[in-house]
Amino acid sequence: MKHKGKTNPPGRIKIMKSFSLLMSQKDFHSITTSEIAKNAKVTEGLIYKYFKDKKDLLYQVLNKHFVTFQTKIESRIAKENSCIKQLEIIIFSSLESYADNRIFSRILLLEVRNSLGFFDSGAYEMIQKYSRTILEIIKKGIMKKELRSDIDPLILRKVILGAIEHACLGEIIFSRQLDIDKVSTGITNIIFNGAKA
Amino acid sequence: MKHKGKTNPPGRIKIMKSFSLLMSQKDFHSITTSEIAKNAKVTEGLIYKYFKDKKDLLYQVLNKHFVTFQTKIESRIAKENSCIKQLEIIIFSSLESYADNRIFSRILLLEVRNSLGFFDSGAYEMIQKYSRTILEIIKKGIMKKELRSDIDPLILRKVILGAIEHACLGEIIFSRQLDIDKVSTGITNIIFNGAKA
DNA sequence: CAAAACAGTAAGTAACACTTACTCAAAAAA
DNA sequence: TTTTTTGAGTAAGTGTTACTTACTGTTTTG
Repeated sequence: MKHKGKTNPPGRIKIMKSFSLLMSQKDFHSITTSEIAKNAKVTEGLIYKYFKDKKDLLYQVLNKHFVTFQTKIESRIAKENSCIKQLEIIIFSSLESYADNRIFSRILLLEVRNSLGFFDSGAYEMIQKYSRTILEIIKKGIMKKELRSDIDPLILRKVILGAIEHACLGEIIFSRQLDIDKVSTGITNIIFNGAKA
Repeated sequence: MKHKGKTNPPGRIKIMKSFSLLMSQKDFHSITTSEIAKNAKVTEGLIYKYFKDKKDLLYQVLNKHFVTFQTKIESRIAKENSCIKQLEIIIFSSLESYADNRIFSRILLLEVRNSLGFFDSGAYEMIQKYSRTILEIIKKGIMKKELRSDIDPLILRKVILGAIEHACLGEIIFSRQLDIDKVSTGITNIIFNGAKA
């Protein structure tokens, strides 16, 4: 008998919590199903009642984190109407979110991208939404002549997203601290004003 | 009896070739040791004579690719003496290399970063070297007043590396084609001239 | 020419992700 | 009220996996 997802029983919640905790201590692959079950005080078989497999459990935990992030960002953007300011907010908020929530960041930047299954998950849909938001702001910025008309919106998005992700990568991998303000203004300075003298 | 790395016997070569081939077909985790051995026509145990574990095999294959990449880039840079041009060459060459060698790119961008062991490997030393080269060019560029003096060299490097990596990521994951010239000039245009109108 | 070192094999083993077949209790239907 | 269905949870597996151990022959070398 499989679970249809209509209820949210205690066992399911315990499994997700147990897994979240373990993810803060070690990487995905070194977490075992028996460990998850033992920690959650349920049997191993129950995991497979609520989750298709171990990866599905990962995606669902990630999705939960992502929903809160997305709503936070959207409410912040709404308060500004300059496109450049909105992009600055996105850069700052993303860096802040990565720095504040390292487990979630590690999952997103290092653990899920290598399996194609992720790109069919609900968590990936959230990323696409976030990514689309950025693209729309860029396009509006070009229309409003805040941004140069000869830049390719898709490439600008790549530069922004790449800069954000790479800025956090080292700090996440080696558990270093990140100076959000400095990095955030540094990135926006380069991207909007250019590095050339 | 363990292997000291002083010779390069046929079995070792066959294992690396078999693994490389499999990496072009599926992701690291779904490749099994028995599959590698069967494909290489050796026994499974032999893998562990030449490689510490499955991941060590991955790192060594990656390292081999990386050495050729690094020497290629360095010879190209030597021909230019404007710092901005040198950075443009690095951006272009990196994109080209990622596009031309997708197996290697997938390993680097998606498969190795999530295990700390990688950062002790020889392959990682090569990345550091490449990364240091970029930083030195930036610093020289600031000194020669080609680049603005108020930009942080470390952050500019992050933006450059992030842009390069993110530009390839989607195309590698979904096996799409990459227009190197367009993306390369697009990135340099934004980073050096700025996106602001 | 003996001894060490090397290339390679055969046969394991513990641990792992995942499955099957089952109980028990509560809610729905009769 | 009794019967049936459904959901939460368990117990005991299974095949496969990465990795190990103990062993052959074959070169190389002191």
